[in-house]
Parts: sequence; structure tokens; C-alpha cells
Amino acid sequence: MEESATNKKSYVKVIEYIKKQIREGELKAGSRLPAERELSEILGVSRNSVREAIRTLDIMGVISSHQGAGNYISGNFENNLVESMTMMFLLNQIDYQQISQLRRGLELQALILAIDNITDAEIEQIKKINAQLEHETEEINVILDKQLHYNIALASRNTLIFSILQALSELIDQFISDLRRDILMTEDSRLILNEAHDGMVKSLIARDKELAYLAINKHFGIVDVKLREKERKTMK
Amino acid sequence: MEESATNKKSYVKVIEYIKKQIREGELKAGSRLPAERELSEILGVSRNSVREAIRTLDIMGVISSHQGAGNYISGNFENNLVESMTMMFLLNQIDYQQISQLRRGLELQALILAIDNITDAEIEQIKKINAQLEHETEEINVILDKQLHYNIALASRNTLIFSILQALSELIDQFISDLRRDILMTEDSRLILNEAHDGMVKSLIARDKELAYLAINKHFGIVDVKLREKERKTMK
DNA sequence: GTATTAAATTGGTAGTACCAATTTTATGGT
DNA sequence: ACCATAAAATTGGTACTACCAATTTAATAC
Repeated sequence: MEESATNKKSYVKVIEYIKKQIREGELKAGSRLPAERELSEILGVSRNSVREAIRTLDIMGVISSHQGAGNYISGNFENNLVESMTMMFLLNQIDYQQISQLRRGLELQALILAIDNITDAEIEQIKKINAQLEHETEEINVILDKQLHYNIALASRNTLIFSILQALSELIDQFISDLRRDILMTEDSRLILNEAHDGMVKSLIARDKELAYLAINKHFGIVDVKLREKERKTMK
Repeated sequence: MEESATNKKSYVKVIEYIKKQIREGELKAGSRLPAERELSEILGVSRNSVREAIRTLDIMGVISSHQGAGNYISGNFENNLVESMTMMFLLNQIDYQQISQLRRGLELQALILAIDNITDAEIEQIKKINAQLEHETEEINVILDKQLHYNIALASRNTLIFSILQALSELIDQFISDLRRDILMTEDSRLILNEAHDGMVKSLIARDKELAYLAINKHFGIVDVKLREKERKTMK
């Protein structure tokens, strides 16, 4: 019972065609797709269906559309992950605790991978950011904090982990940036977070994965404590 | 310069409207959306645009469409993650090594969370699966192996981590199932994997996170070794 | 009250038309 | 020959209509 193309919904045909073209090397990042009217003719489906498929791939980050210019293969998937997680968040399928737990797992793995892959220049850059971060006596500088984690994620050389961490960061910005600020602003958490960041940087310098594990635990330990405090207040 | 609704592309309006409805509790998992022709009228956009938006949310897993019946708010996001990662894979933005690294981080975190949340009944279930798995003398039973990891991920009580792990599993099935089988089939890896699985189960029983860390390292240590062997052969 | 049938509803697809942004081509001047 | 400008062609964005196909709902017959 092979029905291959028939029976399938038209927009699925279009998506599969594009996938096939990518798989076969006909399309790659930067390539321009055939015009919608052309695709419509090639595949024997209406332009409606072509557009539904392209719109989906657009939102997913696979394609970027430019009116008048054409549709191009992109490669920016963070948007898709953000969109997806946003919906999960809105539908109450996930909460901040889950996001934090995921981050903990990924930050640790990113740090461990970075230990294997980071260059000396990158370490210097991170040391610089961390030094600036510790000069902040008032509160944790959110931007510097993000930069620190960003650079570590980058040094992991794992696009997938990097993308997910970026998506999580954006998700936090969108929905719970105030919560994060509250968590980071108190004096005690600031000190512990500085220690944690120091530990992370030291683990990179010493290429010490055990230290990395401890530092991440310290980092997210305090985040979790603060999160629970916050929840208790909200409950009252 | 507030332009709110104007200037925005029509399908964006539709998506934002649906998001808003979800945020305000008008729509939740299981809810039925207004008919496409209705939405079209409500928002003052063409049915085309409504469909482009709905199609996107459909592929994302937020909506499930049923011809004749209607569009319903769903909540099955694995499909979206799979789609997204599939595209990343096809566009050579990620490879098996990266997937394995991500899995390693998530499996560890899932196991650690499971230690805190798993019930005795669930432990019994997992022990049973593991016992069956060790009876397999010929090769690793892929299905049982997947079940073991599946149940641990479930016990983590983290939908997000669970979803990503499921997506990774499907991705592996789709593209590199043969590679996985090759990795798991050799005698030495079978023994080590059994030890690793034992360690994971024991860590759950003893609620020992240190043991969990060691077991996961053993598990993915052998996977990585086999992966590198495979790569070396391919290079030749 | 139940089973069957007809009608209405709703998503799926196709086609046409026109607008808007961009690119390409043609035109004119120096 | 070169460049700036304008016209034409291309291409995505949107709207509207029409019809098909699956499903649900209402009507009918028993």
C-alpha cells in the first residue's frame, strides 16, 4: 500500500519537496526557492498550499520571506524554539521551575563541552566579563550575566545546545524577566552567584569538569532557593 | 510610534489573536477555535491568512485540525521540536555528535530530577524493564532501551525535558537508527551499557545523584567511543 | 426512542485578481 | 562608456470566490 504522493495533504507535499531538495543539496542555506507561482506549478498544487507550507517554514526559521525578492533558505532556528516554548508556557504546560531545571542541565553540559573546546582568547574574554560583573556592587548586571552564559554556550561548539539556551533566555526575557531580576537582586544571592560564576570560569581555566559541576550546582542552587521563596510569597 | 495592529502582516495578527485568547483563558487545551471563515471575519483578514496562521500552529503542535470538525487547541509539541531539529539536521547545522551531547546533558538532568520525584511503583517498572534488557544476550533491544530512558524521563516530571528527549529519540530513529544499532550491537558496548543502566536504576533506588552522574558518564562514554570508531571507519 | 437520511457546517484545495516591495530592464543624459 | 532615472517585470502579501471532502447536526421514517 504505497501511496507516496497521493492522499497527502498538499502543504505536506510542499514541505517534503523542500526537505528533499535540501537533502539532495539542491537547496542549502542562502539558496533562493522557486517563486511561489512556480512551485505551485511544479508540484501541481495551488499557490495557497505552497504559501501555507512556506509560512510554516518561515515561522520555523527555515525560510525567510522577502516581499518582491523571494523566499530564501535561512538557518535561524532559535525563533522557532522560542515560539514553541512560548506556546507551551502560555498553555501552562511548562513553568519557570521546569525552564530552570532544563537550563541547569544544559548550562552544565555546555560548560563541560566548553572545557574541551574553548580557546585561550575566549577564556580571556569570559574572564573580562566576569571581572566586570563582580564590580557591580548594586545588583547583578543582567546584560553582563547573559553575556557570560552566552559566551560559554558558544564555546561548547554545540549549535543545538546553544540554540536551546538562547531560546530559554528569550523566553525568560519575555515572560519572567521581573522574576529573574528579583531573584538576582538580593545581596546574598549576588555573592553566591559571583562565587558560582568564579567557579565556572576557574573550571574553564583549569579544564576541571568536577569544578564545573560544583559551580553549576551552586549557581542554580541559589536560583532555585530564591524561586521557592518567591513562590511562597505568591502563595500567601 | 505605536502602530499596534496596522502594518503587521495578517497571519501575524491571527497568531497574536490566538495567543491572546490563550493568555486570557478564552482558549485552553481542548478548546475549539472559531471556524476559519468566522476568524476571518472577526479579524478582518482573508481566510488565506487565517489558514496560514493555523497551518503554522498546526505544524507547531499547538493546534490540531480536523476536516469537517474544526480546529482545536492541542498540546503536543514534540512534533514541532522534531520538525525543527530535522531541518537543522538536514541543513547540516547539527550532527549526531551534537545530538548525543545534548542527550547526555538531558538524560543526566532527567535522572537527577527523577531521583527526587519518582514513585516506588515507577521504580519497580523500571527495574522490570532493566531486568528484561539484561536477559537479551544477542544484542541490545532497542525498544526496551528506549522504554527505560522514556520512563526515567517521565519520572523527571519535567514536560520540557521530556519533550526534547522524545524529539531527539525520534530524530535518531529517522536519520541514524542504523548508526545507533551499530553502536549498540557489539559485545563490549552491550556489557558496559548494561552496567550503565544498572547504575542508573541503582541511583534511583538509592536516591544517589553522584551515582547517577557516574552512570550517565559510563552510558554516554561508551556511546561516544563507538561513535568515534564509526567516524574513523567512515573517514577511511 | 432509534436508526437512517438529508442538510448544514467546516476544513482542504484551486483559481483569479490585485496590491506592495523589490529587482531587473530600458531609457536618457553627460 | 558610464551613471542616474524611470519604466517594466518579478515576486511575496492579501482578498475573494468557488467547490470538494469529512464531519457534525438536524430532519425524517420506522
